[in-house]
Amino acid sequence: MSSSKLNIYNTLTRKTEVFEPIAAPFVGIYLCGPTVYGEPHLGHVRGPVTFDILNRYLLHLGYKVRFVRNITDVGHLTDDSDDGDDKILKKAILEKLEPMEIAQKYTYSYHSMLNSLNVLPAGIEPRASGHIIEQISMIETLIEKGYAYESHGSVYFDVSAYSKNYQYGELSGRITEELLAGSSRRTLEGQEEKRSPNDFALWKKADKNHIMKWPSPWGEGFPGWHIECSAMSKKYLGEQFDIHGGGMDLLFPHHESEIAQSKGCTGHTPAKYWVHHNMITINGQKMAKSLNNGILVKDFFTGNHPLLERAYSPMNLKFFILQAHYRGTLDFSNEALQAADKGLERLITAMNTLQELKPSRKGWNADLWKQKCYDALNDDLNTPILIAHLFDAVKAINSIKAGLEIIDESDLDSLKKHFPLFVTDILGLQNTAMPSANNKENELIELLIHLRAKAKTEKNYALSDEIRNQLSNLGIELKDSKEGTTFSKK
RNA sequence: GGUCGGAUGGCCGAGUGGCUAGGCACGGGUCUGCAAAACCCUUUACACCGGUUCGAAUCCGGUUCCGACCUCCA
Repeated sequence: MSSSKLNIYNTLTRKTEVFEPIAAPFVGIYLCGPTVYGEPHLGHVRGPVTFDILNRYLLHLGYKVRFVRNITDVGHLTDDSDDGDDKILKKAILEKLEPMEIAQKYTYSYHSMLNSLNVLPAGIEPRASGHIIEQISMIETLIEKGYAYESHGSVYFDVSAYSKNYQYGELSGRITEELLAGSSRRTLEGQEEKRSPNDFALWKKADKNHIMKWPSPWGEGFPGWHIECSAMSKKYLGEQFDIHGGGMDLLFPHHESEIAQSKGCTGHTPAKYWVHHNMITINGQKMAKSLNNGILVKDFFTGNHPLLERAYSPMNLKFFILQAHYRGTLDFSNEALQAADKGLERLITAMNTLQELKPSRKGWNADLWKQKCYDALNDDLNTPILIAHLFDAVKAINSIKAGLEIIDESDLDSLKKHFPLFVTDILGLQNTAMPSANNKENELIELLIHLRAKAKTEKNYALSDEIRNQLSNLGIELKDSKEGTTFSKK
């Protein structure tokens, strides 16, 4: 129960394990980042937010974290027909831009999104296009070791050769025979180049129309989808590092193939812990372009989308995500988002109220509460449980303020220290409601509050209500209490 | 067809054998000039069918439904 160590679910072992870094206090994390060919959508939010909590918590625990999140700017093939287009190239033709312009444009969009969500920047953010040499070098090693072969200017990973020494499918639980059986259901072009349908491309020959291509020992071409992550994680985190993260949709074939490439190349599994977050659904349905329910992240902030009843702030969206455990699917709906918004406001208001609290006698136990919060985090980053405990503290804070609960000085000090720690430092929620100090606007509001109080004592309720309503129209809400009137800005 | 993950009260979501989270919404109350905020009370759920057990949302077997992935698709 009160396990003092972080436990994390490892997809590789299918068990929750105690997190033990390979070389403490250093921790290496590699997170699969986006392919930058479009505006970030709702599905892009969960990964960065989830792993930001992990990053922040490990930093809080005192680890020296190297956080690597790649940007994929080498397009991958658009569809099975393999007509030579790739995602970035295709988008480039549509927008009449250079492929690199597309990648740059949407990298900015991605960063802007992360910034608004208060996600800590990655320590290293390598681009696939900047690591062609490393990828080629890794492919050469794989060929030397007999785990890859060239065919018509392309290079493929030889799954059956690999399977003689290792187990392809250890991560996703698939076995090669079943993969073969499944593949017979589909007919793909370009398969004749491969020795087996299970084999996947490490390097793909580019035809003459292909813009994004690089010279290689096998001619002009571009790297396969999986090799970039193997090459870049190895370069920046070493042959073995602590945590490799990504969405569950990447489990197969991407991460499976990454393991195979790295193992074939270096002889060992690249990451000790494989951590996967689950997907987001919209009104119970998956997000897909064909269903026309892919909401862009910027649409949430403007409310400009048919599925959105109103705008939702970045912190609203983030809090909504954190109220679910990262390994479960999360269903989006307007109702759920609005519920999260109300809850978040209560949480932030209580955090501000906390600063005004005065101690009295021994009462509410802050240390017991604090331990429960840590236990929740240690239990596979159980943010919904942590948030439930935070609301217990909210209740305590409000009760203390109302004189219905008491707290002594040391418990109050602990609460004042740890409540903001969990809310802002670890969950990374920003205190947007906190009125900034030394601000003329705040002084003016205080002046109006004073005038309203005067009107109230004179029983001039028409005037006092007008002040309240006019301020409300400006997005400033007044809250009366026995101690006086406070305000919050929307 | 295969692999993996789900099905919890009006909504969202925790919870792996008894103590039956949390948020939001609803209803009642306290406070208030009124309202808001705050506080108190309230609403007892676990897809279905069997089984194990003194006792199951939680374990076992079966069924139904849903989602992701199944080779260049992030």
